Amino acid sequence: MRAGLVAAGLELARTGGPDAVVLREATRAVGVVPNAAYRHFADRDELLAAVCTAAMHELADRMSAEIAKVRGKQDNPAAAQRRLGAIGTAYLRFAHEEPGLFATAFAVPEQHTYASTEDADPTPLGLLRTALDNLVTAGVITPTRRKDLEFPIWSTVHGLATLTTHGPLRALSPTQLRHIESQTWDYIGNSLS
Amino acid sequence: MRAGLVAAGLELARTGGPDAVVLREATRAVGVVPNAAYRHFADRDELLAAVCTAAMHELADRMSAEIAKVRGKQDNPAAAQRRLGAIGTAYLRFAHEEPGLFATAFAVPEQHTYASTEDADPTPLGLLRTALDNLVTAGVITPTRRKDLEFPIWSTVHGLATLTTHGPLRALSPTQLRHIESQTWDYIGNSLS
DNA sequence: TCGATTAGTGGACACCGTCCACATTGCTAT
DNA sequence: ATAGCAATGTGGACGGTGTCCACTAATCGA
Repeated sequence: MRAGLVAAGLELARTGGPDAVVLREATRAVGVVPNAAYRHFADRDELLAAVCTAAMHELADRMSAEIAKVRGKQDNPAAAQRRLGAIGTAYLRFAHEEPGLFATAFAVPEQHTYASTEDADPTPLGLLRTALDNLVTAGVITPTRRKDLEFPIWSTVHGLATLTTHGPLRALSPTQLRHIESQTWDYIGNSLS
Repeated sequence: MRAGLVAAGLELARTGGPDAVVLREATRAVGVVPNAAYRHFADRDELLAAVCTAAMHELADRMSAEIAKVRGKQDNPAAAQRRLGAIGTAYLRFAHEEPGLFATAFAVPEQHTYASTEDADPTPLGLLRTALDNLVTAGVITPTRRKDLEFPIWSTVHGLATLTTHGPLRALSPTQLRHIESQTWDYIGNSLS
Protein backbone atom coordinates (compact mmCIF):
# COMPACT_ATOMS: atom_id res chain seq x y z
CA MET A 1 0.00 0.00 0.00
CA ARG A 2 2.74 2.42 0.96
CA ALA A 3 4.55 1.23 -2.14
CA GLY A 4 1.40 1.75 -4.17
CA LEU A 5 1.07 5.32 -3.04
CA VAL A 6 4.69 6.00 -3.90
CA ALA A 7 4.27 4.37 -7.29
CA ALA A 8 1.19 6.46 -7.98
CA GLY A 9 2.98 9.59 -6.83
CA LEU A 10 5.92 8.72 -9.06
CA GLU A 11 3.61 8.53 -12.05
CA LEU A 12 2.12 11.90 -11.20
CA ALA A 13 5.59 13.35 -10.82
CA ARG A 14 6.62 11.90 -14.16
CA THR A 15 4.12 13.99 -16.05
CA GLY A 16 3.80 17.04 -13.84
CA GLY A 17 6.83 17.41 -11.63
CA PRO A 18 6.84 17.61 -7.83
CA ASP A 19 3.84 19.93 -7.61
CA ALA A 20 1.72 17.33 -9.40
CA VAL A 21 2.17 14.71 -6.72
CA VAL A 22 -1.04 15.48 -4.89
CA LEU A 23 -2.00 13.26 -2.02
CA ARG A 24 -5.66 12.84 -2.84
CA GLU A 25 -4.96 11.82 -6.40
CA ALA A 26 -2.40 9.26 -5.32
CA THR A 27 -4.95 7.69 -2.99
CA ARG A 28 -7.51 7.78 -5.78
CA ALA A 29 -5.13 5.91 -8.05
CA VAL A 30 -4.69 3.17 -5.47
CA GLY A 31 -8.45 3.11 -4.84
CA VAL A 32 -8.66 4.26 -1.29
CA VAL A 33 -9.98 7.21 0.67
CA PRO A 34 -7.62 10.20 1.09
CA ASN A 35 -7.14 9.79 4.82
CA ALA A 36 -5.82 6.26 4.42
CA ALA A 37 -2.54 7.80 3.28
CA TYR A 38 -2.04 9.23 6.75
CA ARG A 39 -1.50 5.72 8.10
CA HIS A 40 1.71 5.57 6.10
CA PHE A 41 2.86 9.17 5.83
CA ALA A 42 2.74 11.94 8.39
CA ASP A 43 1.74 14.44 5.75
CA ARG A 44 1.95 15.17 2.07
CA ASP A 45 5.58 16.23 2.35
CA GLU A 46 6.57 12.84 3.66
CA LEU A 47 4.91 11.17 0.71
CA LEU A 48 6.66 13.61 -1.58
CA ALA A 49 9.98 12.81 0.05
CA ALA A 50 9.43 9.13 -0.65
CA VAL A 51 8.59 9.89 -4.26
CA CYS A 52 11.72 12.03 -4.54
CA THR A 53 13.80 9.15 -3.28
CA ALA A 54 12.25 6.86 -5.86
CA ALA A 55 12.91 9.37 -8.63
CA MET A 56 16.52 9.76 -7.54
CA HIS A 57 16.76 6.03 -7.57
CA GLU A 58 15.58 5.83 -11.13
CA LEU A 59 18.21 8.36 -12.12
CA ALA A 60 20.89 6.27 -10.44
CA ASP A 61 19.63 3.16 -12.19
CA ARG A 62 19.85 4.78 -15.59
CA MET A 63 23.34 5.97 -14.84
CA SER A 64 24.38 2.50 -13.75
CA ALA A 65 22.92 1.02 -16.91
CA GLU A 66 24.81 3.45 -19.11
CA ILE A 67 28.04 2.81 -17.23
CA ALA A 68 27.62 -0.93 -17.58
CA LYS A 69 27.42 -0.56 -21.34
CA VAL A 70 31.01 0.64 -21.47
CA ARG A 71 33.35 -2.27 -22.03
CA GLY A 72 36.97 -2.16 -21.05
CA LYS A 73 38.96 -3.01 -18.00
CA GLN A 74 39.31 -0.83 -14.94
CA ASP A 75 42.84 0.26 -15.72
CA ASN A 76 42.11 1.06 -19.34
CA PRO A 77 42.41 4.86 -19.55
CA ALA A 78 40.11 5.21 -22.55
CA ALA A 79 37.44 3.05 -20.93
CA ALA A 80 37.67 5.02 -17.70
CA GLN A 81 37.11 8.21 -19.62
CA ARG A 82 34.19 6.71 -21.50
CA ARG A 83 32.63 5.70 -18.21
CA LEU A 84 32.77 9.29 -17.00
CA GLY A 85 31.17 10.35 -20.26
CA ALA A 86 28.47 7.74 -19.83
CA ILE A 87 27.61 9.20 -16.44
CA GLY A 88 27.21 12.65 -17.89
CA THR A 89 25.15 11.63 -20.87
CA ALA A 90 22.89 9.43 -18.76
CA TYR A 91 22.33 12.34 -16.39
CA LEU A 92 21.41 14.68 -19.20
CA ARG A 93 19.30 12.17 -21.06
CA PHE A 94 17.30 11.46 -17.94
CA ALA A 95 16.73 15.17 -17.44
CA HIS A 96 15.48 15.58 -20.99
CA GLU A 97 13.48 12.39 -21.32
CA GLU A 98 11.88 12.63 -17.88
CA PRO A 99 11.89 16.29 -16.92
CA GLY A 100 9.18 15.74 -14.33
CA LEU A 101 11.05 12.97 -12.56
CA PHE A 102 14.31 14.85 -12.80
CA ALA A 103 12.84 17.90 -11.12
CA THR A 104 11.21 15.72 -8.51
CA ALA A 105 14.41 13.88 -7.69
CA PHE A 106 15.87 17.17 -6.48
CA ALA A 107 12.70 18.56 -4.90
CA VAL A 108 12.83 16.82 -1.55
CA PRO A 109 11.00 19.15 0.86
CA GLU A 110 12.87 21.22 3.41
CA GLN A 111 13.28 19.42 6.69
CA HIS A 112 13.12 16.05 4.99
CA THR A 113 15.90 13.84 3.70
CA TYR A 114 15.97 11.09 1.13
CA ALA A 115 14.32 8.10 2.75
CA SER A 116 17.08 5.51 2.64
CA THR A 117 15.47 2.50 1.01
CA GLU A 118 18.49 0.24 0.71
CA ASP A 119 21.63 2.02 1.64
CA ALA A 120 23.50 -0.49 -0.48
CA ASP A 121 22.44 0.75 -3.89
CA PRO A 122 24.47 3.59 -5.31
CA THR A 123 23.65 7.27 -5.48
CA PRO A 124 24.50 9.44 -8.46
CA LEU A 125 27.26 11.07 -6.44
CA GLY A 126 28.64 7.67 -5.48
CA LEU A 127 28.74 6.56 -9.10
CA LEU A 128 30.54 9.73 -10.11
CA ARG A 129 33.05 9.24 -7.32
CA THR A 130 33.98 5.70 -8.34
CA ALA A 131 34.30 6.83 -11.94
CA LEU A 132 36.75 9.53 -10.88
CA ASP A 133 38.65 7.14 -8.65
CA ASN A 134 38.84 4.89 -11.66
CA LEU A 135 40.40 7.71 -13.66
CA VAL A 136 43.11 7.90 -11.03
CA THR A 137 43.87 4.17 -10.98
CA ALA A 138 43.92 4.19 -14.77
CA GLY A 139 46.49 6.94 -14.64
CA VAL A 140 44.44 9.55 -16.45
CA ILE A 141 44.57 12.12 -13.67
CA THR A 142 46.70 12.59 -10.61
CA PRO A 143 45.33 12.05 -7.10
CA THR A 144 45.94 15.74 -6.45
CA ARG A 145 43.75 16.79 -9.32
CA ARG A 146 41.12 14.26 -8.43
CA LYS A 147 40.61 15.64 -4.95
CA ASP A 148 37.03 16.91 -4.59
CA LEU A 149 36.70 17.00 -8.35
CA GLU A 150 33.27 15.40 -8.10
CA PHE A 151 31.71 18.65 -6.95
CA PRO A 152 32.71 20.93 -9.82
CA ILE A 153 31.87 18.23 -12.35
CA TRP A 154 28.55 17.41 -10.76
CA SER A 155 27.76 21.12 -10.62
CA THR A 156 28.51 21.55 -14.30
CA VAL A 157 26.39 18.65 -15.46
CA HIS A 158 23.59 19.40 -13.04
CA GLY A 159 23.55 23.07 -13.94
CA LEU A 160 23.43 22.26 -17.63
CA ALA A 161 20.59 19.82 -17.03
CA THR A 162 18.46 22.23 -15.02
CA LEU A 163 19.12 25.24 -17.22
CA THR A 164 18.19 23.35 -20.37
CA THR A 165 15.14 21.53 -19.03
CA HIS A 166 13.41 23.90 -16.62
CA GLY A 167 15.59 26.98 -16.77
CA PRO A 168 16.00 29.87 -19.16
CA LEU A 169 17.71 27.64 -21.73
CA ARG A 170 14.79 25.27 -22.05
CA ALA A 171 13.61 26.67 -25.40
CA LEU A 172 16.84 25.91 -27.25
CA SER A 173 16.63 24.03 -30.52
CA PRO A 174 17.95 20.46 -30.52
CA THR A 175 20.87 21.64 -32.64
CA GLN A 176 21.88 24.40 -30.25
CA LEU A 177 21.37 22.00 -27.40
CA ARG A 178 23.72 19.40 -28.80
CA HIS A 179 26.25 22.08 -29.56
CA ILE A 180 26.23 23.44 -26.04
CA GLU A 181 26.42 19.96 -24.60
CA SER A 182 29.46 18.99 -26.62
CA GLN A 183 30.98 22.33 -25.71
CA THR A 184 30.46 21.43 -22.06
CA TRP A 185 32.00 17.98 -22.50
CA ASP A 186 35.09 19.62 -23.94
CA TYR A 187 35.10 21.99 -21.00
CA ILE A 188 34.95 19.13 -18.52
CA GLY A 189 37.51 17.06 -20.39
CA ASN A 190 39.78 20.08 -20.37
CA SER A 191 39.72 20.08 -16.58
CA LEU A 192 41.16 16.57 -16.51
CA SER A 193 44.38 17.39 -18.30
CA MET B 1 -1.51 48.15 -8.23
CA ARG B 2 -0.01 45.62 -10.60
CA ALA B 3 3.34 46.69 -9.20
CA GLY B 4 1.99 46.27 -5.69
CA LEU B 5 0.89 42.73 -6.38
CA VAL B 6 4.28 41.88 -7.82
CA ALA B 7 6.02 43.46 -4.84
CA ALA B 8 3.85 41.49 -2.45
CA GLY B 9 4.47 38.33 -4.41
CA LEU B 10 8.18 39.03 -4.34
CA GLU B 11 8.09 39.26 -0.57
CA LEU B 12 6.24 35.97 -0.34
CA ALA B 13 8.75 34.37 -2.68
CA ARG B 14 11.62 35.73 -0.60
CA THR B 15 10.62 33.71 2.43
CA GLY B 16 8.94 30.71 0.87
CA GLY B 17 10.06 30.26 -2.72
CA PRO B 18 7.81 30.12 -5.78
CA ASP B 19 5.15 27.94 -4.14
CA ALA B 20 4.62 30.60 -1.50
CA VAL B 21 3.52 33.25 -3.96
CA VAL B 22 -0.18 32.65 -3.54
CA LEU B 23 -2.55 34.96 -5.31
CA ARG B 24 -4.98 35.52 -2.48
CA GLU B 25 -2.26 36.44 -0.03
CA ALA B 26 -0.73 38.91 -2.44
CA THR B 27 -4.08 40.64 -2.84
CA ARG B 28 -4.48 40.61 0.94
CA ALA B 29 -1.15 42.33 1.34
CA VAL B 30 -2.19 45.08 -1.02
CA GLY B 31 -5.57 45.35 0.69
CA VAL B 32 -7.89 44.25 -2.04
CA VAL B 33 -10.24 41.41 -2.79
CA PRO B 34 -8.76 38.34 -4.50
CA ASN B 35 -10.58 38.79 -7.78
CA ALA B 36 -9.10 42.22 -8.29
CA ALA B 37 -5.86 40.53 -9.31
CA TYR B 38 -7.59 39.15 -12.38
CA ARG B 39 -7.79 42.65 -13.81
CA HIS B 40 -4.00 42.63 -14.11
CA PHE B 41 -3.10 38.98 -14.54
CA ALA B 42 -4.84 36.26 -16.50
CA ASP B 43 -4.19 33.75 -13.76
CA ARG B 44 -1.87 32.94 -10.91
CA ASP B 45 0.83 31.74 -13.26
CA GLU B 46 1.00 35.10 -14.96
CA LEU B 47 1.49 36.79 -11.59
CA LEU B 48 4.14 34.25 -10.75
CA ALA B 49 5.90 34.92 -14.04
CA ALA B 50 6.03 38.61 -13.19
CA VAL B 51 7.46 37.82 -9.77
CA CYS B 52 10.04 35.54 -11.38
CA THR B 53 11.09 38.36 -13.65
CA ALA B 54 11.47 40.67 -10.68
CA ALA B 55 13.52 38.09 -8.81
CA MET B 56 15.78 37.56 -11.80
CA HIS B 57 16.13 41.30 -11.97
CA GLU B 58 17.29 41.47 -8.40
CA LEU B 59 19.89 38.83 -9.12
CA ALA B 60 21.15 40.82 -12.09
CA ASP B 61 21.28 43.95 -9.96
CA ARG B 62 23.41 42.30 -7.32
CA MET B 63 25.72 40.96 -9.97
CA SER B 64 26.06 44.40 -11.51
CA ALA B 65 26.80 45.89 -8.11
CA GLU B 66 29.53 43.36 -7.42
CA ILE B 67 31.06 43.88 -10.85
CA ALA B 68 31.09 47.63 -10.36
CA LYS B 69 33.10 47.23 -7.18
CA VAL B 70 36.04 45.86 -9.15
CA ARG B 71 38.39 48.66 -10.10
CA GLY B 72 40.73 48.42 -13.02
CA LYS B 73 40.55 49.25 -16.68
CA GLN B 74 38.93 47.12 -19.34
CA ASP B 75 42.19 45.87 -20.78
CA ASN B 76 43.70 45.04 -17.42
CA PRO B 77 43.94 41.23 -17.38
CA ALA B 78 43.82 40.93 -13.60
CA ALA B 79 40.81 43.21 -13.36
CA ALA B 80 39.00 41.30 -16.08
CA GLN B 81 39.56 38.09 -14.17
CA ARG B 82 38.36 39.69 -10.96
CA ARG B 83 35.20 40.82 -12.70
CA LEU B 84 34.47 37.25 -13.74
CA GLY B 85 35.03 36.19 -10.15
CA ALA B 86 32.72 38.92 -8.94
CA ILE B 87 29.97 37.55 -11.15
CA GLY B 88 30.36 34.09 -9.71
CA THR B 89 30.49 35.16 -6.09
CA ALA B 90 27.51 37.47 -6.51
CA TYR B 91 25.55 34.62 -8.05
CA LEU B 92 26.37 32.28 -5.21
CA ARG B 93 25.87 34.84 -2.51
CA PHE B 94 22.46 35.68 -3.84
CA ALA B 95 21.54 32.01 -3.86
CA HIS B 96 22.61 31.59 -0.25
CA GLU B 97 21.33 34.85 1.15
CA GLU B 98 18.01 34.74 -0.69
CA PRO B 99 17.29 31.09 -1.42
CA GLY B 100 13.60 31.80 -1.93
CA LEU B 101 14.19 34.50 -4.49
CA PHE B 102 16.88 32.50 -6.20
CA ALA B 103 14.58 29.52 -6.65
CA THR B 104 11.80 31.83 -7.82
CA ALA B 105 13.99 33.53 -10.39
CA PHE B 106 14.30 30.21 -12.20
CA ALA B 107 10.77 28.98 -11.59
CA VAL B 108 8.96 30.76 -14.40
CA PRO B 109 5.96 28.56 -15.22
CA GLU B 110 5.88 26.45 -18.36
CA GLN B 111 4.35 28.29 -21.28
CA HIS B 112 5.37 31.63 -19.84
CA THR B 113 8.45 33.72 -20.45
CA TYR B 114 10.15 36.40 -18.45
CA ALA B 115 7.98 39.48 -18.81
CA SER B 116 10.38 41.93 -20.39
CA THR B 117 10.15 44.98 -18.18
CA GLU B 118 12.87 47.10 -19.76
CA ASP B 119 14.79 45.20 -22.33
CA ALA B 120 17.65 47.60 -21.78
CA ASP B 121 18.77 46.37 -18.37
CA PRO B 122 21.12 43.44 -18.35
CA THR B 123 20.41 39.79 -17.70
CA PRO B 124 22.77 37.53 -15.77
CA LEU B 125 23.74 35.83 -19.00
CA GLY B 126 24.41 39.18 -20.62
CA LEU B 127 26.67 40.23 -17.77
CA LEU B 128 28.59 36.98 -17.98
CA ARG B 129 29.00 37.42 -21.72
CA THR B 130 30.48 40.89 -21.49
CA ALA B 131 32.81 39.69 -18.75
CA LEU B 132 34.06 36.92 -21.01
CA ASP B 133 34.39 39.27 -23.96
CA ASN B 134 36.39 41.44 -21.64
CA LEU B 135 38.72 38.56 -20.93
CA VAL B 136 39.35 38.29 -24.64
CA THR B 137 40.10 41.97 -25.18
CA ALA B 138 42.36 41.90 -22.13
CA GLY B 139 44.25 39.05 -23.73
CA VAL B 140 43.55 36.50 -21.03
CA ILE B 141 41.90 33.97 -23.31
CA THR B 142 41.81 33.48 -27.05
CA PRO B 143 38.67 34.12 -29.10
CA THR B 144 38.61 30.42 -29.92
CA ARG B 145 38.49 29.42 -26.31
CA ARG B 146 35.95 32.08 -25.50
CA LYS B 147 33.43 30.75 -28.01
CA ASP B 148 30.27 29.63 -26.17
CA LEU B 149 32.22 29.50 -22.95
CA GLU B 150 29.37 31.24 -21.13
CA PHE B 151 27.31 28.08 -21.11
CA PRO B 152 29.71 25.72 -19.35
CA ILE B 153 30.63 28.41 -16.86
CA TRP B 154 27.05 29.38 -16.19
CA SER B 155 26.18 25.73 -15.80
CA THR B 156 28.92 25.20 -13.27
CA VAL B 157 28.02 28.17 -11.11
CA HIS B 158 24.31 27.57 -11.40
CA GLY B 159 24.66 23.91 -10.61
CA LEU B 160 26.76 24.65 -7.57
CA ALA B 161 24.23 27.21 -6.41
CA THR B 162 21.22 24.93 -6.75
CA LEU B 163 22.93 21.85 -5.32
CA THR B 164 24.12 23.74 -2.26
CA THR B 165 20.94 25.73 -1.58
CA HIS B 166 18.03 23.44 -2.47
CA GLY B 167 19.74 20.28 -3.58
CA PRO B 168 21.37 17.33 -1.84
CA LEU B 169 24.35 19.47 -0.82
CA ARG B 170 22.28 21.96 1.15
CA ALA B 171 23.26 20.57 4.55
CA LEU B 172 26.96 21.19 4.14
CA SER B 173 28.79 23.00 6.90
CA PRO B 174 30.01 26.51 6.07
CA THR B 175 33.56 25.18 6.09
CA GLN B 176 32.86 22.43 3.61
CA LEU B 177 30.87 24.88 1.56
CA ARG B 178 33.71 27.36 1.28
CA HIS B 179 36.09 24.56 0.43
CA ILE B 180 33.94 23.26 -2.39
CA GLU B 181 33.39 26.74 -3.70
CA SER B 182 37.08 27.56 -3.88
CA GLN B 183 37.62 24.16 -5.49
CA THR B 184 35.09 25.14 -8.11
CA TRP B 185 36.74 28.51 -8.72
CA ASP B 186 40.01 26.73 -9.37
CA TYR B 187 38.18 24.40 -11.71
CA ILE B 188 36.72 27.30 -13.65
CA GLY B 189 39.98 29.22 -13.67
CA ASN B 190 41.66 26.12 -15.00
CA SER B 191 39.39 26.17 -18.01
CA LEU B 192 40.63 29.62 -18.96
CA SER B 193 44.26 28.65 -19.41
C1' DT C 1 -11.27 -16.16 23.35
C1' DC C 2 -10.36 -11.52 23.93
C1' DG C 3 -8.31 -7.20 23.87
C1' DA C 4 -5.23 -4.22 21.62
C1' DT C 5 -2.78 -2.58 17.66
C1' DT C 6 -3.40 -1.53 12.83
C1' DA C 7 -5.64 0.00 8.43
C1' DG C 8 -9.18 2.20 6.33
C1' DT C 9 -13.81 5.14 6.43
C1' DG C 10 -16.80 9.26 6.79
C1' DG C 11 -17.42 13.85 7.64
C1' DA C 12 -15.83 18.27 8.34
C1' DC C 13 -12.84 22.58 8.10
C1' DA C 14 -9.95 26.15 6.14
C1' DC C 15 -7.58 27.55 2.28
C1' DC C 16 -6.72 28.05 -2.57
C1' DG C 17 -7.55 29.29 -7.71
C1' DT C 18 -11.08 30.71 -10.56
C1' DC C 19 -15.70 31.96 -12.68
C1' DC C 20 -19.90 34.79 -12.74
C1' DA C 21 -22.72 38.90 -12.29
C1' DC C 22 -22.70 43.43 -10.31
C1' DA C 23 -21.21 48.22 -8.58
C1' DT C 24 -18.21 52.04 -9.03
C1' DT C 25 -15.22 55.17 -11.19
C1' DG C 26 -13.36 58.35 -14.59
C1' DC C 27 -12.83 59.85 -19.24
C1' DT C 28 -14.62 61.03 -23.94
C1' DA C 29 -17.56 62.37 -27.52
C1' DT C 30 -21.51 64.48 -28.46
C1' DA D 1 -23.19 69.12 -19.26
C1' DT D 2 -24.38 64.66 -19.99
C1' DA D 3 -24.70 60.12 -21.88
C1' DG D 4 -22.09 56.21 -22.61
C1' DC D 5 -18.25 53.26 -22.24
C1' DA D 6 -14.02 51.05 -20.73
C1' DA D 7 -11.50 49.95 -16.76
C1' DT D 8 -11.25 48.57 -12.03
C1' DG D 9 -12.77 46.56 -7.83
C1' DT D 10 -16.65 43.77 -5.09
C1' DG D 11 -19.54 39.82 -3.51
C1' DG D 12 -20.70 35.28 -3.78
C1' DA D 13 -20.06 30.80 -5.27
C1' DC D 14 -17.84 26.23 -6.87
C1' DG D 15 -14.57 22.47 -7.05
C1' DG D 16 -10.21 20.91 -5.44
C1' DT D 17 -6.67 20.17 -1.80
C1' DG D 18 -4.29 19.16 2.75
C1' DT D 19 -5.46 17.82 7.19
C1' DC D 20 -7.99 16.90 11.67
C1' DC D 21 -11.34 14.12 14.38
C1' DA D 22 -14.13 10.28 15.73
C1' DC D 23 -15.45 5.84 14.23
C1' DT D 24 -15.31 0.97 12.30
C1' DA D 25 -13.28 -3.41 10.65
C1' DA D 26 -9.80 -6.67 10.70
C1' DT D 27 -5.61 -9.01 12.34
C1' DC D 28 -2.89 -11.33 15.72
C1' DG D 29 -0.58 -12.56 20.14
C1' DA D 30 -1.74 -13.68 25.08
